[in-house]
Amino acid sequence: MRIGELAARAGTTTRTLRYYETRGLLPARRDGQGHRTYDEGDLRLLEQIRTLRDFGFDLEETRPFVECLRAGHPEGDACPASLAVYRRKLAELDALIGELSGVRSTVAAQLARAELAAEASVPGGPEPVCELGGRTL
Amino acid sequence: MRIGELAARAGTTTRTLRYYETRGLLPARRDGQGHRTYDEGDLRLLEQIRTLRDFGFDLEETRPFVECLRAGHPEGDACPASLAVYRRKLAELDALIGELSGVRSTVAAQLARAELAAEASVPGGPEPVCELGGRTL
DNA sequence: TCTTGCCTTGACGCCCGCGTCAAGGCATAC
DNA sequence: GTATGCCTTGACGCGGGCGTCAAGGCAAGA
Repeated sequence: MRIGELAARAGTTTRTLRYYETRGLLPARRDGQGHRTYDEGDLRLLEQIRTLRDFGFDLEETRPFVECLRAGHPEGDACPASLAVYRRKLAELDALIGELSGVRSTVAAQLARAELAAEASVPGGPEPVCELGGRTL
Repeated sequence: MRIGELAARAGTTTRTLRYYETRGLLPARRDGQGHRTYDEGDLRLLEQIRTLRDFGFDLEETRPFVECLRAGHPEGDACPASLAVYRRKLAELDALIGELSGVRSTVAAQLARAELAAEASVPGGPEPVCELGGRTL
């Protein structure tokens, strides 16, 4: 099949496929007209790439999976290099999620504080919140 | 004070300050030599920007806080527009953390599956894992 | 023959927050 | 005089993964 069909079947664009080729990730054969030619195996490789990209993997991080498939393994993650990428990614995700969670709680605390301060200074009705035994009860 | 001193005191660079000025975020007065001049209030504004940037806020998202301070409020988040940014950011963070957590568990599952498959096909010693009542016991 | 449709390579654009280099001005210190 | 150090504006670079023209080729269908 040619580039347009492969792109359509994988739900991506011809531009993307040409880009992958420049990166050496998905080289293509050429037919008599100089057009790129792909087979079902290439579709499989491309699907592997897209799946990992959807997970947020960098393009370079998909390379071990692609090479693993190209080496004849039925799964792209059947090789040690792929497992290593999985593990690095897990560590990255854990670090990132932890960091974001910290920011989240900090921002939440700031918001709560600012809301309290705003409420206390509103001219309309300060209406101080019940402070567990405060005189507003 | 001039740009170099302000940058140093805020732990950033002169390039950054000039960039903020082009964005209209931190305009500067000029002295006789055409040099930018800042005061302590500008340092306060800059610190507000940097703090929010460290939390992952886009530069534009810091604008309401800066304008709030410039309007005379003692805190940058004493204005409704700032609170709105806080809330949007919280929602963004929740969405992102949720998404990343989903990816994390998916990747973890893939890793576990791939490790099992690898273990089962290792020529050295398959040594199948106990499957809770499996015949390997 | 002409149009349509697919393909080719090349190259610039985008986003965002700056880093970095270039070329020059002004002031203080020696 | 000149070296040093701070400042100025202008402009290109970067990273990642493509989007989006531009200009042209080749083949099949009306």
